[in-house]
Amino acid sequence: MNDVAGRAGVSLKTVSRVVNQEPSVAPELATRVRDAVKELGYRHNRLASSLRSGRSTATIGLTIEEIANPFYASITAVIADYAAARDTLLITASPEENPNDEQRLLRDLCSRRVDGLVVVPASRDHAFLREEVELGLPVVFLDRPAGGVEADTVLLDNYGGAHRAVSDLIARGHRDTAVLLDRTDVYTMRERLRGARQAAVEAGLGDGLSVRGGVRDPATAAAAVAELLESPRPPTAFFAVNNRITVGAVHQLWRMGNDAALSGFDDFELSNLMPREFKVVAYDARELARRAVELLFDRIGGDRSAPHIITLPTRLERRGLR
Amino acid sequence: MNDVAGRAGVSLKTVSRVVNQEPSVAPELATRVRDAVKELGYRHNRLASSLRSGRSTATIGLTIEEIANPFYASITAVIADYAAARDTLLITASPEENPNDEQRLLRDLCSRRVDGLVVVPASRDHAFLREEVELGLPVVFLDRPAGGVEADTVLLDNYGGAHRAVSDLIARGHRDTAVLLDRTDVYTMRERLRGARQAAVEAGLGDGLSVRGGVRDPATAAAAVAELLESPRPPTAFFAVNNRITVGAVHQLWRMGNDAALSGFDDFELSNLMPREFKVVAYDARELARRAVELLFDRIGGDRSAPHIITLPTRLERRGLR
DNA sequence: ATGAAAGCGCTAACAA
DNA sequence: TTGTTAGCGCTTTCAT
Repeated sequence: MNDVAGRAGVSLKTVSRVVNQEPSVAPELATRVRDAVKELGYRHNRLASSLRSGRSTATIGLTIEEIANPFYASITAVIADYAAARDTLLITASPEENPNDEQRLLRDLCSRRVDGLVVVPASRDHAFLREEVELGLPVVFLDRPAGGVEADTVLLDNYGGAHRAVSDLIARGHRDTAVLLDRTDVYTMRERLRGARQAAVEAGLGDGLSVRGGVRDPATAAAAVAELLESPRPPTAFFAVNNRITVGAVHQLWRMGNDAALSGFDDFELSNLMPREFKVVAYDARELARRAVELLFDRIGGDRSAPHIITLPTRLERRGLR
Repeated sequence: MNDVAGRAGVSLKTVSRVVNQEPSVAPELATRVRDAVKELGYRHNRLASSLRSGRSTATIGLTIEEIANPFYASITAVIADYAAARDTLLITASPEENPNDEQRLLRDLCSRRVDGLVVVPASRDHAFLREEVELGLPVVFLDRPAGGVEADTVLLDNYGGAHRAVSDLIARGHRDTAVLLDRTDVYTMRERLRGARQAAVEAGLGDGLSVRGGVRDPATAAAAVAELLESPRPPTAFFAVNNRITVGAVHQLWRMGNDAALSGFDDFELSNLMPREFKVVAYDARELARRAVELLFDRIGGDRSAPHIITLPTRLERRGLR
């Protein structure tokens, strides 16, 4: 800026004014400055600018799992769009379910002075964020609750969705339902299992619900379905706790020509083109993200009300070709 | 930092040393400093740090279309992972095919002093980036070529993939093929159309290839297929230029019980569970991103060799339930 | 091993 | 309307 000022024969402050498009600069000076900027290849430095001005960095941070997963990808897209509409850039980072990485990433984002954070918790302890939150950093937790901090949180009704899906299977006459479960160290999965169990217990069929754990992907889901169906007392219905498992189960049931009932948590693209009927616990993932990012920008805008805990509803819907 | 120094009874510089984990600090002083940091709630400011030190910001930028699209989502995931492994954060932004927004976003990223950029071009003119590139900013273009700048570029063999798909249809005896086309203002779509046309011309069937434009999504694709099949001289084969179109065509052909041949550019998740056979032009989207981000970090690491233009191959593969 | 002074690039506050 | 001065939070350089 100094060099530009020298070349244009003005003071450094005038260069600053021109660069920041402040109105009160004589057109002639402004032109000289702009010429000097071009000639010298001057590049404005926003980092220095926001350091001195104390104004916001116009940046928000997002920590999220598996960006390639369509659920998280659509969340990221909504947040990015919302931020862009407010001239704010989005820094995304994925701790990959690792609590240490999560803490490191969040600290890093704080040290870069983001205006706010959307966090899909990878751990159960976010006490290290409490001070930041108390110092006024807007933080919204998404999809999973935080541990050890009070802050805005937007969740799905995992419990209710699973409860409804299993109740529906029972109402359709199924007395033996197998739950196909991934990991239990993730909040959403625990809630879904809890909802399924409670539905069975309420129907007096606590023993009619078997749980098959360690179902990580479509292939293990297919294998689990095959094995269960070949057991002495095969289930007549399946409840899959996520869409990867649902896909594997659909495929295997179709291959075996088996007409067991199937319901699964999460809808997915092309679910209506799957080769057999099933049901899904559907919800609006984009709405989930929208609510979170709206809360965040409300906070950034100065909202100091008590933390909101929002739980979004789910719907049980038919899918597959009929 | 000043306050911390005062409280710990040391100089500001010693605080800096402790915060940056420099070894040459007496353990006792270091402890006093760390205590003061805690008591005062001191937060290190990386922006100020990189401003003064002139060291890198440990940030890269990515401009990309539609993060919710699985193709772009997997690219984003690969780049994020690669960056994370180098302690670098990723700023993502989506110009949404708008050249003005693209320019604004890229300028913004530059003003934040990112270490490098991965750009999926939204426009055909990137001359405004040339100066930055010449000044040494590492930039890699992904999926589409840049206009007006020489820089590393990683592309798919769009032409070859389409050529092969249509040649295959012709070899299977089809004399009337309809190309289902989206927009022609995007490079990849133009290349795919060019490849399809050339394949027909080479087979002496230039007239046998009809092009149906304006096919934006699965619904319009389905409508186009239905309309074409009901025309006086219906095509016996379809070539879809992207996977959204392929999905709509599969669905409509299945609904009509029509056995026309179908090939489409892009593979997609669950393509093997679609209710009829078709073929896809498949490729490794993750490899595409990997090559791009490797080039970028090579440049960031100091590589000054001439720009690389990489074109990745495609494969023609069968999909759908048989 | 520790500290004092200067300054990264910029803007706020004030003065002319 | 334009310029001067101070200083954002930090690290460099150099001295002790």
